[in-house]
Parts: sequence; structure tokens; C-alpha cells
Amino acid sequence: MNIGEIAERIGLPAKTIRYYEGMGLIDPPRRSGGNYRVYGERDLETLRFIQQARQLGFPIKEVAGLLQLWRDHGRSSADVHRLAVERMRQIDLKIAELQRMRRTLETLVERCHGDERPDCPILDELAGGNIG
Amino acid sequence: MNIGEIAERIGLPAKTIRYYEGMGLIDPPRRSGGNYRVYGERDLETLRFIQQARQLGFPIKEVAGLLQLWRDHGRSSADVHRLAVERMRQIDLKIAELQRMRRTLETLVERCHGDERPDCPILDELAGGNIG
DNA sequence: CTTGACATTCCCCTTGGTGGAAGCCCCATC
DNA sequence: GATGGGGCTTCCACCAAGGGGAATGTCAAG
Repeated sequence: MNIGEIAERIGLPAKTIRYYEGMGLIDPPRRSGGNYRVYGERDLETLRFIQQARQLGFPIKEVAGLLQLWRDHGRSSADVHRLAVERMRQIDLKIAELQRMRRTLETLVERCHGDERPDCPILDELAGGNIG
Repeated sequence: MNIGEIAERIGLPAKTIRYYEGMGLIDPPRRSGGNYRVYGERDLETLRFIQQARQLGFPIKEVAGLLQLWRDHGRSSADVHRLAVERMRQIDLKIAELQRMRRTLETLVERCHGDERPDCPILDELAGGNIG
């Protein structure tokens, strides 16, 4: 299977697959006579794992850690658990930050009439210096 | 006022202030004899405006737009309103995405006992290929 | 006069890829 | 056998929003 085909099957750009290889997430596959990367079913599984982990927001380095744990049959599930809990915590922090922004914006937007007149509480508050 | 002082007063690293200058958000200030940047009270106001806008999640380019509107006394508040509403929409999208991740992670974390045993539903689902 | 704190410019690093150029490879068609 | 088109290769540059640090210059105090 060439990179185009595995990319198609997995739903990731070929470029991203090469990138993951460069980042050490997947082993360099063997090469064909014409120096093409040749993938097998195992690579497909690995890439799917990586894709899922990325979709859950794990950064590349943590995905590498998860892959190691995945392959290590002597792992303790506590290690995986820890990574997942920490990721959840990071996501919660981010959500909270965005919700703060959102609330402030909402207030400002409500107070701005948004017509052809120039006066605008949004700009006033931005200039004022202490919002929300 | 040197860059260190304005940085201190505003609560931004000096480096960030130089960066904003490079990005065209603030005009290059005049220089002292020793080639030091010299700021005045107006720069303080501008930087505060930028800081507030950044804290609301506006990207640099939109901050530039907001600054222009701020200075343009013939603006229509609708233009400002539009930018703010669009920013809110972007934030909502981001929040929704993070909440999807969060829910999935939560489910997985609950199902993983997280002890010294190796079996772990988190890894299983990552490998499985279709999560949440 | 020297020391220490501050300033300057410069370039590299981050994250997670994406875009594009220049150059092979492979297959089909003429 | 030549040619064309698509796929593949590597390499380099770019995005946001700065951060780190080197080499060098300036300023005020002791």
C-alpha cells in the first residue's frame, strides 16, 4: 500500500502521515524499489490510534506516550488513566477561559447598538482597560 | 518612558511590545539618543486596548482592524459589532469542540479502573477506531 | 572606571501541520 | 521509444503569537 492509499483509507493527508513519521509516531516503513513508502495493515492500525488520540486533543508527544503504553503489555492502566485525566483537566481550563471571553463579549455585543452611528461600548470598554 | 517601564505598567513582556510594533499594531515610537524606544501616555492607552482585545481572543489582525475603527471617528458601530459577533461565534465553535472531546474523555476515564493492571478501555477505544 | 541593569537587533524554537517547487517513478497510450 | 499525467520523493517556507538566548550597546551609581 502506497502513502496515497493509506492516506485515503484512514482519512488523513499523505503529508500528515509523513509528518507523523518525522515526529517519531510511526516507524519508517520499508521502501519499494522506486523509494516509495510501503505500508501494511499494522500501520493502518497505528495511524488510526494516532488519529483518535489527536481527535481527543492529545498533543503529539503524549500520543507517543500512549502508543508506547499501547504496545507495552506490562503497562499499568493507571498510567493511561493519568494521561487521560490530565488531558481532561487541560481541556477544562481551556473551556473555562473561552467561556470567560464569551461572557464578556456577549455583554459588550448586547450593549452595542450596531448601526451606522459611531458610538460603541465595545470600543469604549476595550479602551477603558478593565473588562469583565 | 522606556520599554521596560511601559511593559511593567501594562503587564506585558517588553518582547511582546516589540512584537506588536513589528506586526504594525503600534506605531514605532521615537528613539532616545541611545536608540532606546521612548513611549508616552498615548502608547499606554493603545497597548491597553490591544491587551484587552487579545484577552477577548481577537487575533492580531482583527485587533489591527479594531484599532483602526477605534481611531476612526466616522466609523459605524455596526462594523465593530460584526467583528465581536463573529469572534463570539468562533469561540462558540471552539467550546463545542472541546466539550465533545471532554465528554468522550470523561466516558473513557470512568471506564478505566486505573490501577496496576494492564487492561484499559481507553487504549482499546483509541485502537478501536470509532470513538464518541 | 567599572559594574550591573536595562536596552538593542538577530535568529532559532515552539505546535501541528500545509503549500509549493524541483525532481523521480510508474503506467498507459501513441 | 517517446510522451504525458499522476503519484511519490525531499526540502524549504509559512501560519499564530510570541519565548529564549546571544552578542552588543547604553545608562546610572558607586
